[in-house]
Amino acid sequence: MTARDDAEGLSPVPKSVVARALLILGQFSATTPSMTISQLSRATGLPVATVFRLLGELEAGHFVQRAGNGQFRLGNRLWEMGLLTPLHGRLRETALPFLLNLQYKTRETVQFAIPNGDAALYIEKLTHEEAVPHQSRIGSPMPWHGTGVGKVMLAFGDEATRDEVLGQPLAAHTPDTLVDPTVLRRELLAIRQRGYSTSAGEYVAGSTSIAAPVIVHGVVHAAVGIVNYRMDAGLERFSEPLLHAAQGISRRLEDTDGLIGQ
Amino acid sequence: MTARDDAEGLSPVPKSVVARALLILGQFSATTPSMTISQLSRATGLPVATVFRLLGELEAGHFVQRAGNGQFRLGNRLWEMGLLTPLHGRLRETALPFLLNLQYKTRETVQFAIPNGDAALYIEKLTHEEAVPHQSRIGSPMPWHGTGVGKVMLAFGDEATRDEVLGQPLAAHTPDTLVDPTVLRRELLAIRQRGYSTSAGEYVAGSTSIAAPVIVHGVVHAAVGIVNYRMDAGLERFSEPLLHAAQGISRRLEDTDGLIGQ
DNA sequence: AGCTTGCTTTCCACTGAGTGAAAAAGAGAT
DNA sequence: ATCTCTTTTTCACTCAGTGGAAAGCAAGCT
Repeated sequence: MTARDDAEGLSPVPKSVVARALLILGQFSATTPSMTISQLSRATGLPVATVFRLLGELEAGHFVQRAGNGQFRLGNRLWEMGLLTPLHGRLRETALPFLLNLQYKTRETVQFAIPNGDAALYIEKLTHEEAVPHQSRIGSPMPWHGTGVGKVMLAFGDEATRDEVLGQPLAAHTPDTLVDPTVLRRELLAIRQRGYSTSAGEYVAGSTSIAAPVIVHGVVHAAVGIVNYRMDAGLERFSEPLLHAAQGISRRLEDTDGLIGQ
Repeated sequence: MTARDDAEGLSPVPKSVVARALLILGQFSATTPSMTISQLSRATGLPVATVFRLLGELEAGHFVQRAGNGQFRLGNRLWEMGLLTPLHGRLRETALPFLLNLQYKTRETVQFAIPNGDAALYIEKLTHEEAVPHQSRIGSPMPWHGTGVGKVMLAFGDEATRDEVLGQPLAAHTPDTLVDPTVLRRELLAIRQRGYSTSAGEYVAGSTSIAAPVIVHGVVHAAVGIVNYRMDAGLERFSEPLLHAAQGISRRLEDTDGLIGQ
């Protein structure tokens, strides 16, 4: 009776070789960046021999690499390929100079995020201080409500997404998170009128932020935010350079147009 | 030394499914970021039906995505995974604050590169100016000799690499490239004594640079450089903050130690 | 309209690449 | 020394993956 399937009961071990290989790659995460063969075997539900063989092939292609001790980790080839991805390709590359300029003017932590399915995704974070509280990792998804960049993208985004998010129960990450749909809806309206969003301790206690949308041809493609961890109520004094940066990115994206990732 | 054995005539079409899938992914590049099924079929030598099927699986895993018109491009999943890679994980993340600080002080373009096999590889480039001559792309390899960061890593690197590079014929990218091994060797010695390298129009005509090494436990792990395209002979006035940044990164890497990628 | 060209997608009988249990070979622990 | 938990190799079986062929699409040309 080794029917120790996962919580759902459905054990979708893929039979396709490619899907299995991708499944193995998918096991690595920020919290577990390196794993042994048997760990991977257990995590995926695939036999050790199979994992062993597939890892060998992935290693040959530099998609994984051995990490000194018996562990494997994702290979540098993935990093190289990541640069050719729509996320990097245009958005980040176009935005970076503007973000730098903003960071230069404000000397605060500057964030850049995009709407990604059911969450806001941090693409870049610029901090000048060497000692940083690593609250938000690049590449990690954040809830729509609660973060400054999330709220502003929700506010300027399409009605369908807004309704969907507001229809679901809103998780309370701190006592100050806006969980009442009515209150949140009013907040979003205010943001749309003001042109930028603010938040104070709504996701991480003790952090304040302000964010503006990057709108290309009428649709939100990203958001620029400024954060700090001093509950600095005066962050709004940066609204002018913030909006300037966001609009600069918007204009530049419209100029260089072509097809935008997505 | 594995060079690109991707010649058109000799096509060692791999029989392993995984290798084929990785081969397909490998076709995408900075110059051809998106391709159609039949283009990929031709480039890889695989039958269209096979490419079609494999692309379907890769798409399901978000390793590729459709790009509006009938084209495919690399998927955002690759970008996410790239962040978990040793290249990003520690090096870039540790260096970024120092690079920002340097950029802030100098207001010039700041580069960050690592030694990668037979070339220097740009990991990051920070430019504050919105209009940038895109001379050096992040992720693209550059010759050891000729670039400031390359020379400084060569100068402080191990003797074996130095001898190997100096043993091969040195490509002349501009009239000012150092192609004579004796001259280059003397230059490297001078760099080692001075602690940083300078170059003027040795790779791209009209560009000047200055670079310092990031040395951890005696071995070169990266280099920080400042470049501009004004043939600004006075770039050396930034040597002090440059060395400061490079040493700051070194120290921080030694502190957080653990195993360094590679 | 038709004809042509070049692409994507579906179909399906065949078969060898991929499989995974089991055994062998290491690597620590106690 | 013997357990225990790893990684690696082996090998006979078989079903996942194959790819030629054909059907579907979409432009472009006459």
